[in-house]
This record gives sequence, structure tokens and C-alpha cells, in this order.
Amino acid sequence: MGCRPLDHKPKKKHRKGLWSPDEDQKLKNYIMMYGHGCWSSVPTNAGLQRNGKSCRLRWINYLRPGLKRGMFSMQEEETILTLHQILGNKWSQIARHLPGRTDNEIKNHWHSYLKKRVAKKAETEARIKDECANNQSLMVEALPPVDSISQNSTAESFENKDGLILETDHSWGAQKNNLPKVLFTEWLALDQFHGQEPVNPGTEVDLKSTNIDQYNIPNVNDDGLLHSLFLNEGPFEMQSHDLFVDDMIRSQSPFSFQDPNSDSGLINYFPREFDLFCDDIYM
DNA sequence: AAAGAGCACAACCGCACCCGA
DNA sequence: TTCGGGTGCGGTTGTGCTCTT
Repeated sequence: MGCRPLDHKPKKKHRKGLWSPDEDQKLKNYIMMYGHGCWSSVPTNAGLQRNGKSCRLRWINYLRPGLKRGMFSMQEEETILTLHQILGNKWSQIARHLPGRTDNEIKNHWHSYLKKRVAKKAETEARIKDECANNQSLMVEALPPVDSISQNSTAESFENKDGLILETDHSWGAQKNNLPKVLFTEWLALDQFHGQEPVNPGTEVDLKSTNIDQYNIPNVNDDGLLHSLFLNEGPFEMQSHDLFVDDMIRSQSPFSFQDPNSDSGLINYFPREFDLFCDDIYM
């Protein structure tokens, strides 16, 4: 796109296979100096016998500055698992939430390790569920209505829409009057939201009873950011929560939370952190 | 010590989409 | 409107290393 095709270019036989340190150096030097511009012209200009596609891949997955190498942390793995549950095999989208990791790296890690872990977990859960059913004890149930949650209730299980059993801890209910407020200050996927009632900046919305799709998110504020306040009065119904996180991830934008313990001090969060944040509160 | 199985990672392939001519 | 090149993405394969027998 925007590249002039290299007319009458003789068909070169492109090198394949592993990259030599010399090739890496040539590619790196060239891109650091001139940028990649049009990938198809990179190999010629950089003096490489590769095709543009191969150069692009090598740069993105290996040479690009800022790449994190080595083991995935527990937090990264949890993020991958959470996002994979929501997004499926959208590796590039998942990679956007893991700075320094490439889609290829995440994909490989999934196939070689996480996939098995998930399968094992599902198997264990199925077995537990089975055993519980046999004992006629109701271990798996839908999330109860907010009012029915005991102030002193602790961990319990429920099943989300994918049939995955989630552990929740409602002991936070004891602090109901001190619930965190969530303030979203940026929302890129505005065109996803249509409805009659626009949400004005600062409007408080009870998310648990809210179908977010019905809101038409309004203009941005003076400071260029959108301010819509969602006041969480209780646990989200899982569907709403999933839908919500999904939308946030689709928006691919950073957004802010109001610090639960203060009225000021907004902190930028990315969707994965939002998810973890919710986990801290609700799980 | 040798063979082969398993694993991790790099790289390729094919397809879909975008955009300019 | 159509066509073709460029790009991005996900699936798959290839390769080398480590572990087990």
C-alpha cells in the first residue's frame, strides 16, 4: 500500500530458513536507519536475499526493540488465559495487551503449554462437578441475585455462559457502602453504542442492571476524554461482565479508574488490568 | 552412549483484507 | 468497478535442544 511495485524486477530466488546473525544485523541496521517503509523493498535495499514478508516477520518477532524474551510470568499467563477465553485465537489482539510479547510467541506458548493446562483444568472441574452431582450437593449454581447474597458469605462457585466454573468471593458485600467507583475516561468504540438515552459525562449507571449496548456514549469532554461513570452496586451478572470486558477489549484503548479510596487521582488502565482489577474486587 | 520422544521456538504458507491505480 | 500488490493474521511445519529409556 502506497508502495510502488518494483517493475520488471527479475524474479530472485529468496533465501529461506533460519536467519544468520549477519542477516539480522543488516536488517536491523537498515530499519533503524530508514524505517521499514514498504516491506517488499526492504530486502533489496538492505542487501538481503529474503522476501519482504520474511523480513517483516523477523523484525516483528525477533529484532524489534522492546521485545521481552524469556519465560512468561504468572500474570502474563493469566492474562492470556483470560483473554483467550474472551477472544479465542485472536493472537494479535491478545498480544496488544501484553507489552513486549509477540502474537507468535503467545501462540507458541499457548500450543505448547497453556492449552494443556486449560484442558487439564477443565477435566478436573468436570470430575469435581460429576462427583458433586453424584453426592446430590448443589456445588454449581447460577449467580444468585444481589439481595440474596449474605453479608458474610464467602467463596462459592457458579457457571458462566461458557460452562466454565468460576469461583467468587462475595465477602466484599460487607463493605457495600464502600464500593469502588469505576470511571471510564476514554472509549474508542463509540459507534458500537446506540440508543435513545445518551450517557452524559459523570452519569452514574448501575452496571449490574445495565445493558451497556443501550447507551449512546456522548461527546468527549473539554480535555478530550470521555467521562462516563459506572457505579457498581453489586456483582455483575456474569454475562454483563463478560460483555463489558469484551467491549473494553474491542475498544483497545486505555481507560481510567477512579481510585477506590479517593475522589481524585485517576489511573490509566488497559483492559487486561481492568479484568484483574475486577478479579481483585469480585473474585 | 545411542535412539527416539517430547518440547519450544522460529519461520513459512495461505488466506483475507485494504487501498491505490 | 476491477485488479493487483502490500500487509496482517492464524494455522502449520521445520528444526534443534533436552529428556527419557
